[in-house]
Amino acid sequence: MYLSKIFAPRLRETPQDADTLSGQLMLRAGLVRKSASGIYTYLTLGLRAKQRIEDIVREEMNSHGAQEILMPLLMPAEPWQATGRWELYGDEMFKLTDRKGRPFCLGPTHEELVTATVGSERHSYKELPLNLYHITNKYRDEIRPRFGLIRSREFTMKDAYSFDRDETGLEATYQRMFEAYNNIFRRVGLTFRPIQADSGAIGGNSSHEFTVEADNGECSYAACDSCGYAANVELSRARPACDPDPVCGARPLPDLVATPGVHSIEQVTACFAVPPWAVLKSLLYIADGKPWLVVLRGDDEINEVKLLKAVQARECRMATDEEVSTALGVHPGSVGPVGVAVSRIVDESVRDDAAYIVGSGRDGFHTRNVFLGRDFTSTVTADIRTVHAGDICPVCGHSLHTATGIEVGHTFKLGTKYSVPLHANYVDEDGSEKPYVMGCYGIGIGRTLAAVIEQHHDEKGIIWPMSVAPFHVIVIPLNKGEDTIWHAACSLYDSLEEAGIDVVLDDRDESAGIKFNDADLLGFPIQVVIGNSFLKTGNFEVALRADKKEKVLVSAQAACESIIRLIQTAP
RNA sequence: CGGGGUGUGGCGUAGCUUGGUAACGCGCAUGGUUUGGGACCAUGAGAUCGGUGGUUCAAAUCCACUCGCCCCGACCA
Repeated sequence: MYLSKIFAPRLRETPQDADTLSGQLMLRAGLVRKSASGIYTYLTLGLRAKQRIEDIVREEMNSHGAQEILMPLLMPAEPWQATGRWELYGDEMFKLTDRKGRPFCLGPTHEELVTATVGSERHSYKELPLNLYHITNKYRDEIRPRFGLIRSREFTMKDAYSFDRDETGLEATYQRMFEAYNNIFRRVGLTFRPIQADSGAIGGNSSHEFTVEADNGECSYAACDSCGYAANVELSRARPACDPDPVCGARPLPDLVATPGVHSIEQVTACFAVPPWAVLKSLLYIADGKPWLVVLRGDDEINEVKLLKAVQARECRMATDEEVSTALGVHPGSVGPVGVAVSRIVDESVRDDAAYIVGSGRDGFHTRNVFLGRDFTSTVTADIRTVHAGDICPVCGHSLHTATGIEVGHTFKLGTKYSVPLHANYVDEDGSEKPYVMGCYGIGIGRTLAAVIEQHHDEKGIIWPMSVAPFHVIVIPLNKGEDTIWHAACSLYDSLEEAGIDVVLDDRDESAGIKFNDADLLGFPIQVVIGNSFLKTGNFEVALRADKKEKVLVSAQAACESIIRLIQTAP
């Protein structure tokens, strides 16, 4: 294509309301335009890059046992009501009614619809496994869309759903998908990490997130460089690195100490000159309306996802100051676990052989030499802390680091969570009907595109990996007015086109600086410059966007062939 | 939903405090000179200042309401 004809309006200045590098570059390079908060139009170049990713996804899905279908975006409420997610999704779901008043939604995902569709037939076990996917838009009315295409309200997703006879079959299908995902993200040029994840609202009992390390990612995880263990912080079961010394022999009795004005953990550690892990913090939580006293080490923070799981509740919040006073008779800064009437949930890192300092339950006092088991007991003991950097890897014992990433893919084992309520059964060997054992596998296409740009850019602009580049090569004639140069450029452009190469010709009558800067901004992997030196030597300059120093001079005759070779041998 | 911002030619902004009928840069159009890292000259088109209502002789400017967008938080793949 001729550059002057491509609808890719560039922005010279960095758009102010773009909050990520990828978002800024997509706007600046004319890949996308925003039409509303969290809703984007893909322009020519953005669409082409998106389609490259989709093509790679299709190839890998197809070759790993999945088949493509296409489900509607607009779907009736019934299956959603059957699984309870019509209410569960709440305001995040775009809901609407048709002219007869029948409720519909714009699909935020498609578990219900596939399950209902597959379940409406009675398949034999002989036909399993079945793995269906589609690539289509999803709609979620996010509370706060942000980070460009990374968190938007309309987004393109590849979602696959597998139907197996049993857990063994699901495990095999899951492994195939896991392999496909690794191939996909490798081929689009991402460095990524599959991590163990919480399965969130989708449900199920085992899952992995594929994350791309990025500063503005929204997914926090803990990873071990030594053994490769990696898990979402919501889930990670690492242990703290430091522990209080166990008390051997006689245990000192609790000792009430006046601590006027001392409330925070920081103040307590300063007042007693002890490390924070020798102090316990006690927080009153309300989980599904029931109060729980949460007991953690002073240096830990609660992880509400773990808490919900541990007390089997759907929602929780911290109690207000008033609720604390009513339930425990003290102000929040002096709450302690000893002698309280409410249930206690104690983090498993709290030892029963160490002396802790705790709030005394009386304003202005703390108690030291408090032992778990002797002075207070736990109603529930569970892992409810948030993992920090430096914690001990639960697999190999080395130190963990934490990072944030963009979640580009997610795989779940769903089990029968959807097949049972939707009565999606197959006929087994013995003639009985059994629910499908399902899996679900998503890839955010737009997010993946954004992640590619996050990982492949420099101060000048995008540096497309060959596999995702909207065009592979840009031919840049400098001084278009010079006929020899212009004709040579056109002739190279024509032969590349004929060879099936996606090539752009910068046909604009612009100065060299503008052409170079635009070529860098748009990020096509190969740049061919035809300038005054061509008049003298008959050579084109072929350079890689990724590494301008690797500039090679190629004769006009050999250029086409060597460019094709460069494209074919690209990583 | 709470807190904080913001809205002025296509884009980025100034003007608002102290009301007097819209300015600058980029881009765009035409002609000319240019052409190896964001050239120059000349000419020109383009905004009833987010919307509605109010105050006033007079509103981009003051007041009220409203809508959009952005940031922080809660929430979430």
